[in-house]
Amino acid sequence: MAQQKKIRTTIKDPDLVAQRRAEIVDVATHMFLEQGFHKTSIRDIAEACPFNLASLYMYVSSKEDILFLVAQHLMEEKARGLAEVAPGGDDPVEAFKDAFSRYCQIVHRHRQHVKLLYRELDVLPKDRQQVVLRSDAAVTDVFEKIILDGIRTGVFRQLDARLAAHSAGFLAHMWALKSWTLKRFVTIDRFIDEQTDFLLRGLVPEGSRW
Amino acid sequence: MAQQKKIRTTIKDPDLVAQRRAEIVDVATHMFLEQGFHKTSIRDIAEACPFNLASLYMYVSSKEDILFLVAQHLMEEKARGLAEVAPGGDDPVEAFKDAFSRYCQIVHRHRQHVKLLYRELDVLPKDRQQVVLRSDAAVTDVFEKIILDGIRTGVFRQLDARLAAHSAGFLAHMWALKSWTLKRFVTIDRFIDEQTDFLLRGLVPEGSRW
Amino acid sequence: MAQQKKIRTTIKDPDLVAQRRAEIVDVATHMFLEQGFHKTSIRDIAEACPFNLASLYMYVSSKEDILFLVAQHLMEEKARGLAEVAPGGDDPVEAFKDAFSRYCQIVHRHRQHVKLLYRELDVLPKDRQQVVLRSDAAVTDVFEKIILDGIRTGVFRQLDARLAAHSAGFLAHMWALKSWTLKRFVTIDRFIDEQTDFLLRGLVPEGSRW
Amino acid sequence: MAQQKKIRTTIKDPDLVAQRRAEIVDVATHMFLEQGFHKTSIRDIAEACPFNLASLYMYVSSKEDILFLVAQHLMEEKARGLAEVAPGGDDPVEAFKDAFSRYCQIVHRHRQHVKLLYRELDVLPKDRQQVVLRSDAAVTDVFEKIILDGIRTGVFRQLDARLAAHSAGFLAHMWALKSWTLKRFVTIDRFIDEQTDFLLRGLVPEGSRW
DNA sequence: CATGAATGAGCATTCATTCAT
DNA sequence: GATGAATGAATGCTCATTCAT
Repeated sequence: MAQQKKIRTTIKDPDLVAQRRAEIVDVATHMFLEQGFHKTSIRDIAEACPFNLASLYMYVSSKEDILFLVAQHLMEEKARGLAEVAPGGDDPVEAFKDAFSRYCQIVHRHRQHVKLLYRELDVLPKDRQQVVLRSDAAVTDVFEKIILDGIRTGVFRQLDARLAAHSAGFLAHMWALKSWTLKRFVTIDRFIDEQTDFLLRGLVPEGSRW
Repeated sequence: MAQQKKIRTTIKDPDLVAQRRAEIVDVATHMFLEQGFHKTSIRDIAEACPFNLASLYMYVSSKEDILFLVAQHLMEEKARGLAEVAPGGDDPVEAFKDAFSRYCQIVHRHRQHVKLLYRELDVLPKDRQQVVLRSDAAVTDVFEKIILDGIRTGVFRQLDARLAAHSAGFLAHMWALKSWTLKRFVTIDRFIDEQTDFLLRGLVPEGSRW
Repeated sequence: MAQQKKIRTTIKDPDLVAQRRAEIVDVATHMFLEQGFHKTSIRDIAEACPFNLASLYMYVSSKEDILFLVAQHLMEEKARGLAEVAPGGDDPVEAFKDAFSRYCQIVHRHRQHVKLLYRELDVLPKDRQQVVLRSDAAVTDVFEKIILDGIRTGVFRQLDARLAAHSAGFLAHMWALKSWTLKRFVTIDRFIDEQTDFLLRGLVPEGSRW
Repeated sequence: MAQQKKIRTTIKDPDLVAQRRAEIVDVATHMFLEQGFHKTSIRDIAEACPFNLASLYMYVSSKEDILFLVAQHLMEEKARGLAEVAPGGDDPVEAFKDAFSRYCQIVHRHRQHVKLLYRELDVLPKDRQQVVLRSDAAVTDVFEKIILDGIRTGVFRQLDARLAAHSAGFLAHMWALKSWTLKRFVTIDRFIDEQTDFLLRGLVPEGSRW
């Protein structure tokens, strides 16, 4: 998308750029996850790539660029995943269930990326942080819209939709940030079921059933 | 507690050690938060302290020690804060309300420390990570006990108490990790009220009121 | 030889490596001799080289490596010098004279290296010390073989060939270790003549002439 | 002796000075031998002493002073040992035998000190090196006198007495510098016997017997 | 006379980045 | 477009030495 443009390159062939950057992202993600951004030297990354350190600098212009590239990759995956969500039929309960579980699945599939970004986001300059955060906000917006819809139709109770949306998104992230301990007693599927149930009970008015 | 002993010192006066370390923790916390652990040099920290770089090394024996000192500080504050929680009267609902809101307050007061530890925990060696994580687990345990109590007395519905306890703890952390955006539309007090309400709705059986 | 391999390099051109290392050895030898290994900082060495401190680290991976490089240089020179010694004709007396004087010449030419290694060998880790010491033992072995040969043929008297060989080697080293005082009253040539004479008198049976 | 004066102290009581310095020398010698002068920190030394680091500086004024103190200790021991040597009767052969074997015994007893000084002498400033070297020269002088005596009386052949004296002294040192390998195949007693024999054969005219 | 605390100067090493070829 | 070599600027840490009490 637009962001891709933001990273400067001296290379003319855009396909080559895309290919090389994909290699870089792949290698970097693994290394950043294993040892963290700072302990990973740009030399380490280059050595694991099929090209040279100086060549690497032809496709990125700084180490920080690489982290942003990784972030972009995650954002694209998320966007793709959420786009597939049916824009939510007319039933807010079903729409919420669907969006939440789908988002949990995405988080699960990319739990390492998610964790990485929580840890290293601050390394990016403010404007790039914004890009990532906005992408995150997009998800919250999806939840918020569904909740507002539910409130309007009386299926959900009167509550702070924005806060509830944030809570939902954050609880999905919990699987990424705490999976090391959670997976000792729940599977991802049970996690999704339990949390969906829990969240919906918080959303509906007392006495109602969904 | 016992951990304090773990950090070596060449200084004999324990009061002086405590005082200097408090200064170090204070300075370091701010710098780590602003620029992250790795971008903060030990020189930077020393320059913001009323003593010399070499002197700093009389109170800590490595940069990593400083991070652990910050972690210890948070753990102690948390422990102190939670100890004050009445061991939960016989009413699980009140006990939960009390524990959760109190924990949120602690998180709020130390939101920067909390955020810092989420970001930089991996810098610590495995055994020190364990110490921090165990301290975190202690909080979850408090929640779990209350929930189990509620389930036993029929005030709460049958659910995975462990997962619910983790969710509660994690939602409290949300205030620390997302406060930059949350505080734009909720105060800490409303946050606590809303989340308490939300969580309790998830805990009680349908149709019940608390 | 094989040892050369032991020192890691990021540089691919082996000729360049050899050339730069030669420069390093040259500079380092002088500085180590003047101020000792420990008082010589790696910065000092780099400043006397036609390249940068960071560049230096592309050819060596530690300060200790430099000392080992110096040691290797001496070992190679010694090996080259001794290889030229005719494997000793059938006359043990001539063979000894030849080997001893040739070795003295080598020691003389590299007296600074020899002295340096006596002083700083302990800096090297045990395994590298072994390499150097074994190289030294090779010389002693040459002397021992000649002496044993002499004893067998009756040209030399019955004596502890091993000890005598050590004495010969050590007396050659004397020129390196004590040259500051010896050269005030003997030249290297007279030193060799006198010591050869002295040693041979100790080797032959009483009454014999060589 | 006079040198003792050379090391400044702020302490008035000379006995205390002597006692403390003896402790320092004792501790330092062991540490210098085990890890070398440079790897031994003055803090290490102080910690092994029954007094404080700052106190240590009341008896010595620099780390180098300590090394000189160790050197002085060895010089005194040597002087004491050699003084006991009968000033050599009228028989040069016996005198030489006696002096050489006695010196070897001293070297043997203090082989570690001897080795230490060979390694670390350069650390001392030139004038202090001179003091140590002169003390060494004193031994050579003893040998030289005996040899000159032998030449004059015709017991020894015409040779460079100074060089021979140096060789004798140096061969004694060999036991200290190479004992790690020598002791694998000779005892100190056999070493002395063999070397005495060897040296005397070099000293006497051909055909003579002693 | 003793000592606890402090510090200035330095040291080996690393790393993101650039440039000549 | 690719790459080998080079480097400026830091960084974490140590240590001999001093001084106030």
